[in-house]
Order: sequence, then C-alpha cells, then structure tokens
Amino acid sequence: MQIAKVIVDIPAMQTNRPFDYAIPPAMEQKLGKGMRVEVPFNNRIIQGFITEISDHTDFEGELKEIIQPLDIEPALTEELLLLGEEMAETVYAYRIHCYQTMLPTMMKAKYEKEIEVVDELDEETFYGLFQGKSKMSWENAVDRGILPQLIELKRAGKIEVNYILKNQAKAKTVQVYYSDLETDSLEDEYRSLKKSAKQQQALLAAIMSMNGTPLTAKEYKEQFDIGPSAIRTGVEKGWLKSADREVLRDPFKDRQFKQTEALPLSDEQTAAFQTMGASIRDERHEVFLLQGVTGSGKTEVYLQLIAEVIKQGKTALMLVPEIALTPQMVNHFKSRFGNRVAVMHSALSSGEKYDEWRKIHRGDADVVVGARSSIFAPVENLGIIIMDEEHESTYKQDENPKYHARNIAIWRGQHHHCPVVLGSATPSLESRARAQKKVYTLVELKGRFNQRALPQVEIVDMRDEFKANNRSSFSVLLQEKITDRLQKKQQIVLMLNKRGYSSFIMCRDCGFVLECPNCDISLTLHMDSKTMKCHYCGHEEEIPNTCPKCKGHNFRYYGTGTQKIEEELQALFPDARILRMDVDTTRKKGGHEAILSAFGRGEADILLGTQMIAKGLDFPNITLVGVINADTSLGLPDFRSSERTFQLLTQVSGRAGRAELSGEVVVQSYNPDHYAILFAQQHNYEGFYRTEMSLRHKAGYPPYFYTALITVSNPDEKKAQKKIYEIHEILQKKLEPDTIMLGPSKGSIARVNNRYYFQILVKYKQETKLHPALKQILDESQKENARGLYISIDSEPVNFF
DNA sequence: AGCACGCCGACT
DNA sequence: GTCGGCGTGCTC
Repeated sequence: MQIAKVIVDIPAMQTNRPFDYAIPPAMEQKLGKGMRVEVPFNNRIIQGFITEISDHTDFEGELKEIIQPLDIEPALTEELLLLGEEMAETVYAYRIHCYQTMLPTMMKAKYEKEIEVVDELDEETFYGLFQGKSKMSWENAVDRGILPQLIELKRAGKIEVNYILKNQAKAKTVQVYYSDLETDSLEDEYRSLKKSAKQQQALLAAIMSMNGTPLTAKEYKEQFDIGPSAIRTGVEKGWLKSADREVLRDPFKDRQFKQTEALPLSDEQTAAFQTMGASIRDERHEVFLLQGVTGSGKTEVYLQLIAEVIKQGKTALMLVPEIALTPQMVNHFKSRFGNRVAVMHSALSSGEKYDEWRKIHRGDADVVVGARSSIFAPVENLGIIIMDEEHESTYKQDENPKYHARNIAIWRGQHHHCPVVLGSATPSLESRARAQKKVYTLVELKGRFNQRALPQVEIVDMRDEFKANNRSSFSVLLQEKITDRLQKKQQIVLMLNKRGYSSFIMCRDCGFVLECPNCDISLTLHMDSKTMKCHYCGHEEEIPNTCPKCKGHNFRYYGTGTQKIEEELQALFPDARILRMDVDTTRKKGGHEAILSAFGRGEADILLGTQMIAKGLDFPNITLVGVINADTSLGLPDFRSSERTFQLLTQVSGRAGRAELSGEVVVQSYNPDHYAILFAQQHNYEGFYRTEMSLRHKAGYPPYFYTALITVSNPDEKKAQKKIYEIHEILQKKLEPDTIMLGPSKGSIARVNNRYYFQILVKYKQETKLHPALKQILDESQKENARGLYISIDSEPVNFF
C-alpha cells in the first residue's frame, strides 16, 4: 500500500510534522509530492501538502485515506518542499505557514461549516429552524442565534455538522463552442435549411471550416460575423456543444511594449557583466555584491545578464522592492523580453496573481520580476537571481514566517548552482562586510552614465533659520532655489521624511494628547478621512472639538503632514503647480503611477512627497531636490537609524540631474553635523561604511554580532512580564558567556491592540545552544498559547517594534 | 486549531 | 444525584 506523508493545515507545534495517510488504489498513480490534498483530520476535513510518497509507515493505528487531490499537478516543486522544511527551522515558523507563503493566497484553503439534517425532525423544527431545507450554513445559524437549539438536536443525533473545504484557486474560464458532428451530417443539416435562414447557413459553413476547433462567441463574431443568437440556435439544434476553456487573466493585456535592444555597455559595465557572466556560464554559485552609484547603469547590466541566462535556456528571478515595482520598471523587462516575463505585484488582484503564478508554474515565463514573495516563484532551472536595492528592509517579512528574501535567494542560488547578484548604491552593512570578508564578490560601478557628476548637496542648519526668525518649513536657501527653478521651468522634488514621525494633536491648555484606547501610542491625524487613526490596531475616531480632559478648545496640530506642507508651499509660491504624493493620494490602485507619469509629462512644477518619491523616479527635467527634514529618521530607537538616513538621503539625491541638466540638492536638518548626513552630502559610501562599522563594533551590533529578538505578549501585563523573565532566566543559564542579552524590556510601544509587549534582544557571535533553547521555549509555550500568551522569535530583526 | 474526554462546583 | 464549567491532550 502506498502512504502519503502530509503536512496538515493546522499551525501548531504538535502538528508541525507529517501525518501518514493511505492512498486509495484509484489515486495511486495520480498523487505526488508537493500536491495539495484534502484529508480527514480529527473529525474534520482540511487541506494538506504531500511531502513524501512512501510504502512504509510507523503509525500503529489505522490510517485514514486521502479524500482527493486539490491540484492536477504538484503546487510545490521538490525544491520548494525542501526549502520550506529548512526555512521553518531557521525562522521559527510552522512548515504549513512556510508552504502557504510560497503560494498565491488563492491556493490557501478556506473552510466552511454547514449543518445537515440526518434524522426526521418534527414539522415545527424543520420549518421553523431549518426553513424547510435539509442544510443550513453555520453563519446563518450564528446570525439567527439558534445555536443552543442546534446543540440539543446534535445531542439527539438528528443533525450533523459538516466541514467543507473550499478550494478558492479557480481558473477563469470562457465558454467555447465546438462541433463533434461529422462533415456529412453537417452537410445534411445545411441542405435541410430554408433558403432564407442565412445566419444558420453561415454558422454551419463556419462550423465545417473549423473542423471541430472550439471558438468563443467573441471569436465567432470576429472571424465569421456570427452573433450570439445564431450560436444559441446551433447549440439547440445539436450542431454545437459548449465547453469551458481556461484563460489567463493578463494584467498587461491592454499594454503595448516596444521591443528594446541591448544598449552598449561602458568599460566598467562590461567588466561587471563579464565577471558575473562567467559564473552563469560555469553554472557556479557565487554571491556578487554589485555596488553602483545611482545612474551607473545597474539595470542595463541586469538586463544583459538575464539575456545571457535566457540564451542558455535557463530562467531568471529579478527581485525589486515593492515600491520600486512601478510600471516604469516593469516596462524595462517587458520591452526587452516580451511576454515571457511574469510580474508578481501586490497591486494585482488575487486572480491575476494566481494566473501569473500558473504561467510561471507551467514554464511559460523565463523571467520573473517581483517583490519579496516572488523569491518563491516556482521556476525551474534558474540561471540567475538578482536582488535590486538589496539594502531595503522590505525584503524582510515582518510577520510569520519572518524570512529575509536575501537568505532565500542565496539558498536557491546554491540549489541551482547559479549566481546571486545583490545590487545597491548603498549596500547594507551586513552585505558590504561580507564582501569585505570575501564571502561575497564585490563588483563596483563607480562612474555615472555619460560621466555626469553627482549632484551638489548643500546642508542647511535649521536651527539657524529658527534663530533668524524663519518659522516656515522652508529655509531661505531652499526658497531661493525653488524660485530660481520655477523661473527656469525646471522641475523640483521635495521630500518629507516621515519615518518616525506622526501628526498628532495636543491640547495647548493642559497638554493632553489624544491616544489610542487599545495601544500606548498617540493617534494620527488623517485629513483625508477627517479622523484620528491608530496605525497599529486600526482604531478610528472623530477629531475632538474640545479637550476631553480640560474642556479647552485650543488644539495644536503637531507633525508636518504633507498636506500642511503643501498649503505652506502653495502660499509661498502661489503660481507653482504642486503634486502631492503620499499614502493619502496613492491609496487607489494605480494612484502612485498616475502621479508619477503626470509629473513626467511636466504637468506640475513641484512634486512633494514622502520617502516613496525616493524610488522609481527618473525624469530628466528635475534639477532640484529638497529634503525638508533630514533628521526625523535619526531619532528612532533602532541601531540602523543612521544607516537608513544615509541610504534615504543618498537615494533621493540621485533623483537630481540625470540627463543634460546638472542637479542640486538641499538638505534641511537640525543635526547638520551628523555623520550620516555629512557622508551623504559627500556621496561617500566608504566613509559612512567605516564610521558606522566602528560604531557597530563598539556597541556590539550587526554585522559584528548576530541578533534575535524574542517578544512575548499577553492581554495581561503581569503575565507577559512574568514569562519574559522566565525566558530570560532560561537563556541566561544556557547561553555562552560572551552572548549579550538586552532586556527584558517593554516593547517600544508597550501596548498594541490591548496586548502588552515585552522583549529581549539576544546578540551573539557563536552560539550553538541558542537555536535549541529557543525551539524548546516555543515548544513549551504551546499550552499557554491557547490562553493568549504569544511568543514570537525574529531572527535578525529589521524593525524593533 | 478544534474537539472529546475528564474531573470538580451549583443546581433541579 | 446531574449538568456543565473549562483544563488537558490528541489529531495519521
């Protein structure tokens, strides 16, 4: 008998292992590793993944049978099955979670409960409770509040609760019409028609010419000018049969892409291309750190490396940060490689995502372009993995499974014996340090395209502006330069650094700040909805008119929202056309792109936005970039705050002067002497790297130490606190003496959604005992989990919330 | 996760 | 005496 080992869809420590199922004889040849299946589990029916087919089981009891497969072909390749297993270990996640994140959300199971009548009911109950039907949905029962009566009936054995698994992954279909009649009989039909039945004659002629090939109604119309009513007649008369044909939802079907050819490479680009190309040709795994200043032509190198891979009959994976995945970016790839490019983008509908996934799965894509989760694209025969802007924190998923796409990329690169290219103008310290230690191979692009100089960056000390009685958000210098560019009809980009910043309101009389009732954080003012919102739990309330504490009416609005800056800017420059880009104006689908392309067409003089403007913006007429507040990101309680500030300033500076016109940057700051700002001004990555490395060394942070963040949360503050101290004690006993623990401390937001957070940050160099100790802590916490005590472990966290 | 089993308090 | 509270343990 054949046995399938199945990972079931129950995320719990006790079920985080394969369960054995008997394969019914009829399915023996049909089931395979990586398939989703429907299985009975503890009185229910749930989804699972087959991880292995075997002829042996250690299970002593009687095996249950697999009910049915949910796919025709395995959803997960052997590679992904293995990856998921290993990943679960390193990110402290359940295997089922890992497998689910590898697939489009549509393939995740949905469960429904229904109540079925199995025994005679008296008329009153049947017509009253069940409304004369033998089945009722669980929701219906809950809504009508009749569960108590149902429990009674259940006990009497008159009803059953059925568990239904819904496979949401449905391909979109269109109706097609074909004929299975012989030509002879069609000819007979033709002869028996009245002379006046022109439409039917035309239809029969068409059918005969198609030779049984199915066509949609639309195709009949286009090719033969036969309308739907004739087709209906054809079906009625039995000439045509209808069937469903699967179609792919193509998010780009209405777009034309002009074919582009490889551009000539500079000497430096050629050298970079050859270094990395050698590894492609030798089918050798190697990690490259491609460090190139903005405008050095990294993208063209990527495109040509991918072309090389395709030439070898292999496939390529191209990762970009979500925010950079603009249609502009997609264009580059679609134009070079045509429709064999699949794009995985969060703006796609779930159906479109599923179809792009299927396109890859079928082997119809040679190039996959996408954000973080595309690293799990089911491509076979990988020839290269490229990760652009590798320093971006969005490559780390901040919910379970907390994986970093960079690590997954390297794993897959090893598996496929292919190179991994990490590209950035401002590499993460971790990657740059690895390059220094020759773990990665450093490839540099130092020159800018067309030898264009990097923009001149001026720093304005905002403290001086304040002393000189300038209370505006714009320094005199920035105002002058804006005036100048407006006159010259050149474009301006202004960035508001919102990181670590929020707009809140405070009572001027008593100092009261409106806070979230569920979280220990002030509510943020949202002008678009005219409400106060909590960014952590979603709580929303009216903007108060009077202070709840002192009944005063004098509120002060803190925080510089883009909207407020826009008003200020417009007052200063009444004739300037300003475009604002922030979460409020880009919320709608395609809003981001619409604003960018309007700016690209020159429909505005000034683009004002948050960090999202630092990326994917490449317009020749921009000659001035202003950073309104460079330092708000410096004050965050995060050891990476300097690194992030440096990266952001460098990136936004790169927006200035990309073509014939040279650019200028004005950075306004209250900390003008901060090294992150000064090094960004000088475009000096190396200087920043060395300074930051020595600080990290002194403080004992990555890349000198590894980190793991353990977070405990509970609705009861005392319980969470007790647990974190217990964990602290266990770890103290077990870990190496040179391992450092910070904490236990309260979470940087102590309460979120009515849960209290406590955490410990473990910093270690060599630590073989940490992993088993943490696993054990997780295992043992399982019981408490049910009572609302959650433990989360984040290996190499990037956000410290 | 969700369900059955099992052991103690408040009732007909 | 029983009903039902939820703590405990299992699911192929």
